[in-house]
Amino acid sequence: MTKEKRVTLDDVASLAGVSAITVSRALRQPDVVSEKVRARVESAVRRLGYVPNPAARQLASGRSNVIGVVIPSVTNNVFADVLRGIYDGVGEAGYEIQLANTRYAPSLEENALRLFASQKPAGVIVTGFDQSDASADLLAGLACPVVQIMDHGPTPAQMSIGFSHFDAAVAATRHLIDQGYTRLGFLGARMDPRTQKRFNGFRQTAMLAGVYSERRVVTTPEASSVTKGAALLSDLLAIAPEVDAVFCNNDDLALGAVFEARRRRLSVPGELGICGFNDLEMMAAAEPPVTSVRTPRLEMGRRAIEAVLTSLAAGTRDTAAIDLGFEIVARESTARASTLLFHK
Amino acid sequence: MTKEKRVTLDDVASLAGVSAITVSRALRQPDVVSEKVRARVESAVRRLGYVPNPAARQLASGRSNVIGVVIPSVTNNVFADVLRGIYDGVGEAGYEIQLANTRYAPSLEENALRLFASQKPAGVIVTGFDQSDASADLLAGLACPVVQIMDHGPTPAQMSIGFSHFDAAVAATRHLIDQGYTRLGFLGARMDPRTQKRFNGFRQTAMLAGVYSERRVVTTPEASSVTKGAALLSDLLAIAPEVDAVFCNNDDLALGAVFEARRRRLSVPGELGICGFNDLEMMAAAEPPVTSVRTPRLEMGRRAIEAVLTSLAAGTRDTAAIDLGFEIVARESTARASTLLFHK
DNA sequence: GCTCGTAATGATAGCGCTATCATTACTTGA
DNA sequence: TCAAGTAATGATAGCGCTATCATTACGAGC
Repeated sequence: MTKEKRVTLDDVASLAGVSAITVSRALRQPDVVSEKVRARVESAVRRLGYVPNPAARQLASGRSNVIGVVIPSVTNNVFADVLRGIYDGVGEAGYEIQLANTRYAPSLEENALRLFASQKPAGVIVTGFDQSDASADLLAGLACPVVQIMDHGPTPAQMSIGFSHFDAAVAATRHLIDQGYTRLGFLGARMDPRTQKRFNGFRQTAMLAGVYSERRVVTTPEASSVTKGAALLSDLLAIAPEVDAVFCNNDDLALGAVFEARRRRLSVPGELGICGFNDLEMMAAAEPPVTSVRTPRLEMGRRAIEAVLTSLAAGTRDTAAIDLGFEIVARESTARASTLLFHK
Repeated sequence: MTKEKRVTLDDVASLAGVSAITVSRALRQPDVVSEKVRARVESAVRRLGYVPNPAARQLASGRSNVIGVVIPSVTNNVFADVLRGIYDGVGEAGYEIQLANTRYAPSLEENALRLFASQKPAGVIVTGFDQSDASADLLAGLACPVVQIMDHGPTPAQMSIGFSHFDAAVAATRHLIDQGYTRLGFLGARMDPRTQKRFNGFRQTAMLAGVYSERRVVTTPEASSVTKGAALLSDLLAIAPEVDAVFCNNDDLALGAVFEARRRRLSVPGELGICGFNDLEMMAAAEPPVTSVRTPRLEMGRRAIEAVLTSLAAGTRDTAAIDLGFEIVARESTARASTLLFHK
């Protein structure tokens, strides 16, 4: 239980034979102090094991080293990957990630943004484009870099890094149609804004191809899960037994559908095609392997934090909407067409 | 873009007609100021929309409102549930959760604890008992409440909330033996300290029952995944085709094993029993439903943060090791005995 | 009546940094 | 030769709170 006094800037300063403010500068803006002084300061810092006090720094400068991250869920694999990208990307840059969990509730999102705003954060990363008016105002009022992730659109608050959920659903639906499925169904859970966009892409594409029926759309406002996927497929089959393929909101549901089909001895892809969304690791390993839409989750996280750090280093506030795209990963679960794909 | 000055304690004080320090007290220790003053202060706070500045508070008091949470992975479902418990439990208590991701590396754990220590955290929650000497010293030197989670043992640094991985593995192995399996195998990934304890429980129990063979233990230092579960089962079957049941390190591996068995037309539970660990949501929904060991993940998170908050409120530092136990959830994947269990 | 204890409030002095404005030592051009 | 610029460093004054030590008012006890 070391009871020594905390090492402060002054301690470093007197050891290095300079003033405290010079040490401060040597640490924060190394190019404005002379080579010689910088070396002396650095050696003194090492000798004493000096660690800056973030509270004092924040109080004096009016800025904090906190990068706020607003996500709707911490238990969702999708956000877990994004988070990993963020933590990987921030590395030892001296910033702290502060997580706020909105549980898909706009009011909690507002609370979180208000809290962040009061802390004068170094940066903010927020999920999606569909903020409430109050949240949008809070975002617009932030003086720091702001990155919206997980979605793509024409009017980001500052920067956005994501992909088009609508386009991804269109591509997935086309894939099902190309495989010869003609009575498409949709399984959806939660139905948050991005899920809704996927549904819209599905509906438009299926309608244009004449393979859409509203009877074959089964959704629930509850959270997504594998169990829910099985239940939704059961519901769908009860209502519309003619369905020959389902586009699932996400991979959890798709996996549940695969299990339910197996229980009912429905052959996949022969009698029922199943397509998921996100391409979680397990989809390739499933039996049969499940077609999904690969989304750049890790990269969104990494690029988002990079964008914040770059903007912070440059002192500029860019406006840019970056589309990282997606990829249809066709696997056996939808391989009805002659071009049957085999995956180990 | 409101450019108003930040509302400070002094603003509140002059509106309430008291001194700043009294406002500070009214906010932090309401019972030492008079009823009348407290009411005036509270109304002034509301009128002005005052939000305390955490940096100033921390600098002046030498304490922060940060509760540090050290976990080995953010992409693991197991920790996602624990995190959710923590975030749920901390609620609006005015503390901030700071996450540190060690990626199972002791050196990163030390770094994280050192960083936390320098911030004089309000509390620390750390995963497991198996810290390096340096990390253990850092933990011992902390003046704040410390909770170790995810494991159970006789000598917590302060408090611990978890369960015995050894005992859980013993129970799971007994279950397999009770079902009549006689050539048990083990699939393991990562092999971190808690995984190792599970293996030890498995080995001891299987040895005592005479159903153990080292040939039937297949592990990898790499991270766990469904794909890896399928690969490990393939390896095991190549080396020891006589295996009739596998105890898997965790549910990802178990699910991969189920898929691989299906690919090989091996009947589960008839030809191969499969038991997972953690009882993730998907295990019950799988086909066949998979036996697993239910672990109190959400509750560990919730109880850990509760313990920190309680200790903080009481100003005491208890020592206690709380065992939340576990539960064997027997499902079809190991139902070889006559008492076949059906689960919807 | 006077000391003493107790409850409520206030004055003062930092916490450890950084923003801002000097100051110093040199260089440079007319 | 000297005003004027430039680069490097320093002195000072807070940032917004809280710890600590007064101070005040008032009733209890001898």
